[in-house]
Amino acid sequence: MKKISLKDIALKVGVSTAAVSYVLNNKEKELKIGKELAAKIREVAKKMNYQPNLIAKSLKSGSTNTIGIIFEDISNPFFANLASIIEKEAHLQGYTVILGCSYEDLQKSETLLNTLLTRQVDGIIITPVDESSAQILRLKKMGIPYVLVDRYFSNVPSNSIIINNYDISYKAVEHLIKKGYRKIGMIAFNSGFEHMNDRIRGYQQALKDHKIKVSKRYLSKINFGDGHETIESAIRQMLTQEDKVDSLFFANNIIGVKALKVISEMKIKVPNELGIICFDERDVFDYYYSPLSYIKQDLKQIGQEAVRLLIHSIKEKDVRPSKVVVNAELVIRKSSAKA
Amino acid sequence: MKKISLKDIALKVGVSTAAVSYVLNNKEKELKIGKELAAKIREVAKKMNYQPNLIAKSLKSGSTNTIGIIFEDISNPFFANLASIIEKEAHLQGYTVILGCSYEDLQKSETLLNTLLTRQVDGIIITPVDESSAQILRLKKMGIPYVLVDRYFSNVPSNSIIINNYDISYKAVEHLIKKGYRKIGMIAFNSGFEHMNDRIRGYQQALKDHKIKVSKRYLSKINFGDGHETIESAIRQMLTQEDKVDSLFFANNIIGVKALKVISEMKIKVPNELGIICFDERDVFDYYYSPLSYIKQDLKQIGQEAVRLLIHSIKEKDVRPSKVVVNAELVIRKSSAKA
DNA sequence: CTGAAAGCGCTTACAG
DNA sequence: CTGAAAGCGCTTACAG
Repeated sequence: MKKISLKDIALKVGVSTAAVSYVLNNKEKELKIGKELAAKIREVAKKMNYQPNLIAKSLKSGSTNTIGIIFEDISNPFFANLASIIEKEAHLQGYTVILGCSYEDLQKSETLLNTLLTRQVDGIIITPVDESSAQILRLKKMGIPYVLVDRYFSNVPSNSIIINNYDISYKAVEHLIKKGYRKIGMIAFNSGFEHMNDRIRGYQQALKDHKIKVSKRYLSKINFGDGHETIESAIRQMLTQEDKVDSLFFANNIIGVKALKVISEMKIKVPNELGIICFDERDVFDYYYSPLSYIKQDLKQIGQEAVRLLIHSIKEKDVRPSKVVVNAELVIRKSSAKA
Repeated sequence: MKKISLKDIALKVGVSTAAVSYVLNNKEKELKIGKELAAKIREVAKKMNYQPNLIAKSLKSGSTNTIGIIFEDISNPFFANLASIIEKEAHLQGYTVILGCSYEDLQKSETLLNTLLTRQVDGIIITPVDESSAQILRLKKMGIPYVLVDRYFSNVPSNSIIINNYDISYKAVEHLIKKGYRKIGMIAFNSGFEHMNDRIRGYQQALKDHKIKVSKRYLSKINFGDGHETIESAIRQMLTQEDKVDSLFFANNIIGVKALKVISEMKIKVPNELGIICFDERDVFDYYYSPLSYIKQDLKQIGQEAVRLLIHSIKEKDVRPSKVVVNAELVIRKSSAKA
């Protein structure tokens, strides 16, 4: 019942805990111990079913081989998939993962960060909350290795994995234009997030470059905290207003899924009455009668790069921020194929 | 840069680390320290931006306030949602969550378990891998608090949260029968999982009780490790065999989603050519042209009960296994509504 | 009433 | 070559 420690083994064998530690852990130092003694120690350790206490090891070594993940919400498939990839990669590299969700709440994010820090994680992978650049700056000042994913703050140069938000949005909207859509609306989140604004800029520039007037009424910004009804009525508004849109570009999967519901309820025909392109993937997009064109992020690459970059900073104590751009891809299907 | 410890504060103020510890942590013992001295200590701690080292605290106290989660795969929405709920509840109760995925691999599960144990987690919430009862038995023998979720082993009585698998499956199949379906097939995973077999038994008993012959050809068992193609061809087989089924009951969401794809490709009309009921929820089910009838598990209740039960065992050192049954609910929609 | 001292389970520089 | 001793950052029973 009681856990076995080095001391227990040492007592049993009649050597110092140091000797046991040498044999069990340190290949170099093991040579110091006689061959048969080492064998004896190993045998007793096995028989007593010794399991090292990593907490003690961590206290001594100063590193925990643990990384923290702070995501917005693990129940969002985007983050769930990313977490799965990160967990897998981290384990391969010998790291354990602590999970926390910020739910887009500044206070919760702060609390989580403090929890991770007091738990001495070696590094953090985080999708920072809106307006949380001060928290990230603090990490930076403390010299804690961290990697931003999905979002970034250009005024706090950081290790970060981001996608080509501007370019791919431009490309998506240009695709709609080429397909003959002219009244192209966009639904996005209302935030200070730069990645979100990059997406909006891409949308607007594509319109401009094709001599299409950029109308404020065609850009709807939803608040993160808004309930389903509010979001749905905002979407409904876009679809019913005077001179209504003939196509929509959704800035992420959450918006897309909600919008799809409204569109179905309104019995709007996709793609002829309404063209659609959505940022990110969702199973739903495949099963919709008019499979959605979408912007595919390579989550595997994002997750793996995040882990690699983080572990690099941890091991090399490299604090120079490194920025990795992963190219997203436009996947064209039926929802943007106007007849 | 260097982390501030109690010692640093003690040196600065000119007291013992004990005094600092008393003031900062222990309400009772703080009374031992003079009021103005306590204030001074608090002030210095604040100024130096002291953050306690939970690793040291854990080593001393023997508890880490950490719980481990081992799920099959966090990218499965069922587990992602459950993880989100558990994470939220655990944080509310002051616990941090370590996440690991077993990917239904016995060896990986063993490794994860060892990792969690060496990291001294206070308890574990686990959806055990098929044939892993020995691993669970080991936890039990070690006296580690744990709670099984989704799955269980009746030969290893354990804290567990399970649903009424047999009853709800019976009810689902009975519903199909009442709707006029007679050739009711089931697609399940091939495993030793008792919860899976409970679902199968419920299916079979419902047929028997309604004088419908239980045919082996109507029960297809898929292997977990099978690739997409294999699974899809197994499903296709069910739908094309001689005297083919007029309805299908899917034993979980993974099977359901894959099957739905095949059914769409084959252009089989739901619900008239084929009735469907699926275990578990999936966004996709709502967006299908014929929204799926499904068996809804109350994940919030399951997750919260799991955390509560676990923390109860941890705090009360209560090793008597406690079994919580959460009732799942049959949600009837269009996919089982034969004209 | 007060705080020095011991100890949680490890590792390793260093004294012998 | 060998292993005792110090120390990681805490907490608290206990000696004064």
